[in-house]
Amino acid sequence: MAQAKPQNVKVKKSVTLRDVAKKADVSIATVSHVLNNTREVREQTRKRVQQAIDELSYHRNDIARELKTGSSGLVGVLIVDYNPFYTDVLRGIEEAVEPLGWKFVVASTGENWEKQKELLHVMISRRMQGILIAAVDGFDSKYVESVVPADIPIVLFDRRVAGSQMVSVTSMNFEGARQAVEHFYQHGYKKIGFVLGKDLISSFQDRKSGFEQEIKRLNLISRIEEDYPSIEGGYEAGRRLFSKLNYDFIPEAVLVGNNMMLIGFLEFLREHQLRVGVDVAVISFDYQAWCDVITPPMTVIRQSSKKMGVTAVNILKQKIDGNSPDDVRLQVELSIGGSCGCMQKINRSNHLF
Amino acid sequence: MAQAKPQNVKVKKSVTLRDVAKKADVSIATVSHVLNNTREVREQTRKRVQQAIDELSYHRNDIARELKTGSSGLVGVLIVDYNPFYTDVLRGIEEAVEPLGWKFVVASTGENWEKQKELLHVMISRRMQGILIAAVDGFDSKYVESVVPADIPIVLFDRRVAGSQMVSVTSMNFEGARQAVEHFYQHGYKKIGFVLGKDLISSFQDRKSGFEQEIKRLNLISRIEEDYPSIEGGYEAGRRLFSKLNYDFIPEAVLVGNNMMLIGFLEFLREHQLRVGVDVAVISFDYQAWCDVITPPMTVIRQSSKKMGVTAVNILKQKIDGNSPDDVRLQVELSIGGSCGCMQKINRSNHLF
DNA sequence: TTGTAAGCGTTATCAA
DNA sequence: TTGATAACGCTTACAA
Repeated sequence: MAQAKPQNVKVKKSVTLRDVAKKADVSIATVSHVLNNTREVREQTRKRVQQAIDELSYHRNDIARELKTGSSGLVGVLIVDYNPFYTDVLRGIEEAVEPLGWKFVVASTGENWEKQKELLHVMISRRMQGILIAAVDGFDSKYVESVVPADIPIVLFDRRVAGSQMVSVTSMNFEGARQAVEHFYQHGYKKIGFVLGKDLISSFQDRKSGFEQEIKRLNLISRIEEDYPSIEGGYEAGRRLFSKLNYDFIPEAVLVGNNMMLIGFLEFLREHQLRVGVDVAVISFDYQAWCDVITPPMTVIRQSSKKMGVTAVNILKQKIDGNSPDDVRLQVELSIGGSCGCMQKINRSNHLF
Repeated sequence: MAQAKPQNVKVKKSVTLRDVAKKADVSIATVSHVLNNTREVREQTRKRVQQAIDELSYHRNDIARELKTGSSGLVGVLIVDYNPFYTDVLRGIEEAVEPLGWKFVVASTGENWEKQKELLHVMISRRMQGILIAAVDGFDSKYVESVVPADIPIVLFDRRVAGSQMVSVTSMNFEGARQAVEHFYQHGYKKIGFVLGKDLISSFQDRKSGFEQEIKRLNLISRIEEDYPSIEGGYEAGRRLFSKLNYDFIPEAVLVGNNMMLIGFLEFLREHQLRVGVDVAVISFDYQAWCDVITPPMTVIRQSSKKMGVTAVNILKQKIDGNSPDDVRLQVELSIGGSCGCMQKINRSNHLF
């Protein structure tokens, strides 16, 4: 009895080297060499091959190629989420990767070590040239080091991992927080609040240390409220900071731990009719373009986010070239707007919105 | 004469199935089956294999696997840049892809067809399950259709391509612009400006048509200034719109074409002491969180950006399952703040910043 | 100047 | 319950 034809035949098998070779009446080796320009081919033959390629609209299967050659020309990037800070870093990576002739792909992990592990495996098993990682809370460097093959270099960015040998590029977070407190002090504020992200990652920890140390040095009064590093978290931490239960402590100035929390915190202030730069001085980590168009403009601790991306790629390049680059700490800049209490007069006359 | 050992021996060859098989004293087939749970294996054997895997810290080479199986479980996404709108879409994609057990990777092309072509090839040659594309200005659908294998479905998002058969998910841009003009009209404004991106992409074109049609219907006076869809472009277009040379036309209300241009445009207004919602009514495309914390809050035409991502994935899924899904046009919402001139009183009393 | 053939590390089809 | 072995589509010695 004749068997029925299977229904799900793959109609269009993809065109391979062999198809091209047959059509051009040459060997697959020749086609490969034409494709890669990797040995002399008679002009006439080359033309025939090229024509066959065009006619069949052949495209090399890079998976096969990579399996053979072992490298992909692709850099993998793991970010925590698509917030504006990381997207700035990505722009830097893009810029740096281009002249090297590489490409890169991105995946986001959330603040979730399990997911970061999974995506790390995606990157490893796709044999990336290298992997750039913003390490999440819970990052297990021992595990990573044991799992990643020696020929796939890893570079951490934005967040160091304590006790690991992995090279990293981060911002001078400690110094940034310190400067902010010092600036508040110069304005004469004595009671300083800090709206901080609760994750156990180096950037927040460093900011916390810098804050605490400077508070102590200048003999100020402070209060830190930690919450999720999100809009909601910023709102909540603000609420707790200004809670009526804190009779003894209503902050005159507040430092905010990142850009997302800032939005939530500003929302809180607006709802409670607290005027930025007048009733409460505010400085926040992370510059974004919109910080300039609000009134008063935000005073922010600005990271070199794009440069962070560029640097991460450079470090990666060095590792690939067999060097052992050192950790990099990028400068931060206290960029003065009006939200910290500076330029009150200018703000008043400039009060357009 | 003995030859010198080559200097660049690859010290650490990666661990393969074969290594594991040897160590566990089984065949590679068995190891493969243990890994993939694809046939019964005696408990004892399974344990031995698992142990070998752990001891060697073996990780499957997915490149080889894909070469064999032909599919990758990866979705490729091509965005134009990492602006907040696309990152919202990405969050939607992430959400939708997760329950399907897929992963996705992103690359950004700029408004640059050549680069988009290159990255499209990266995606094709890595044999993605499917590819989601925000088509750039210059997108050649004929070319794409000829180049992409039949078994890799493509879904366009954010931007349709005229005259192509490719399925797309976009926002009701026409309707959004129309509503904005109508809203201005209800406020009594007669002279309406439009700060628009100059790229030839469907979203801008649709917004332009919607704007023009409603202007005509309501018999209003208008002026469109096109520029790069960036902060600088927004600033420049604003400058031209309010140029002293336009004696006959100084806009009472301005529609802004996207979020980036909005920032530039707001910068322009501030510099020239034009008060938003008082001297000039403003409505902008694209909601971002910061739009709520400025004064007055922005009135925006809000796209369902996250839903766009979810929908794109759903469409992709349908195509993979062999269906022929239709184009989707997502609802937009005119989200009222104070910048359009609404709630003047509330703004005044609420004038915290 | 071109062709042959051996892998790369998997999966899958047989056979044992 | 397990093992041999042939692909997958490419690159690259080595041969011709």
